[in-house]
Amino acid sequence: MIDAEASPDPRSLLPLPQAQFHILVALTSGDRHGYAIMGAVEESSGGVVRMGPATLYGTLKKLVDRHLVEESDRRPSYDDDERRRYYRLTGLGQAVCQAESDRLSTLVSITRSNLRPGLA
Amino acid sequence: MIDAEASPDPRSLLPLPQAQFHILVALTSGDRHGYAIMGAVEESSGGVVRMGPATLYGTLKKLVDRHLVEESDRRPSYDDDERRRYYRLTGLGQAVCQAESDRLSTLVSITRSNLRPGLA
DNA sequence: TGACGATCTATCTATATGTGATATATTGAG
DNA sequence: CTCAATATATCACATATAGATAGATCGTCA
Repeated sequence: MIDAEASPDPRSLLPLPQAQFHILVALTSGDRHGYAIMGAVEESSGGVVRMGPATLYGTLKKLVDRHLVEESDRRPSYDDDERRRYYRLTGLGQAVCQAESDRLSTLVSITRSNLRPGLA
Repeated sequence: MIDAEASPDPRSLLPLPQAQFHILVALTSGDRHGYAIMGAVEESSGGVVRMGPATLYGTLKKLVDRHLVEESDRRPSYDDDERRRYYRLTGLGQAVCQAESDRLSTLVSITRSNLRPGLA
């Protein structure tokens, strides 16, 4: 145990606000900078979810405060842009994202079995 | 076309606030009264989501305003309680619940394939 | 009967979360 | 060099959620 502060149980941080979950999901595919997260969220939702800068940067700050995300010093060797700030999931962030995903999966299953009785 | 007011595209009502989605899901298994919805939400989440009366009745009112849920005049023939007010999903409510479920299902899939690379 | 906890609906106030508009600066394409 | 796109950031407002509380009815049990 090097870290004095123990990680809380991921499930105790649930349910996750929507914007927080969207950002975590966007970061599961690799480190991204803020502006890229906006695009990823919109794309992965087929345009249904459109996160503006206020939600993005405000929520990102909360995620960093809660140690679910941290700023990365690693930068791509090419195609870089000085202004960009990259973020990555922490271990806790991955665990929470997974836990929230499992929780939602249950709701999806309930809906499926109830609204589509034919397709168990 | 009996109804003068056309149903909006379900996807235009997305993303749904969490509390609204939870209530819709709880109603997919049949008509329920408010207090029963509270219990159903807590149970289906394994105790993770605990919806108090303020969120429940406030959100229920919004759902009725938005025609996703309507009050039901049907009452059980036995084991009834005068105080209870029963609610049911409208057609639109079912469609919206299904659409939100599909949307979340996409996020669950993305998380699964990124955080569990072995299990496609 | 009448006392009492559980059930049931409801709202007040406070906090948390989400969003459009705006600001400021840099980059890249033409 | 100009202008749209990129990129980060915050303000002010709107919406969503939550704890506390209230009041009424129900079931049970002494």
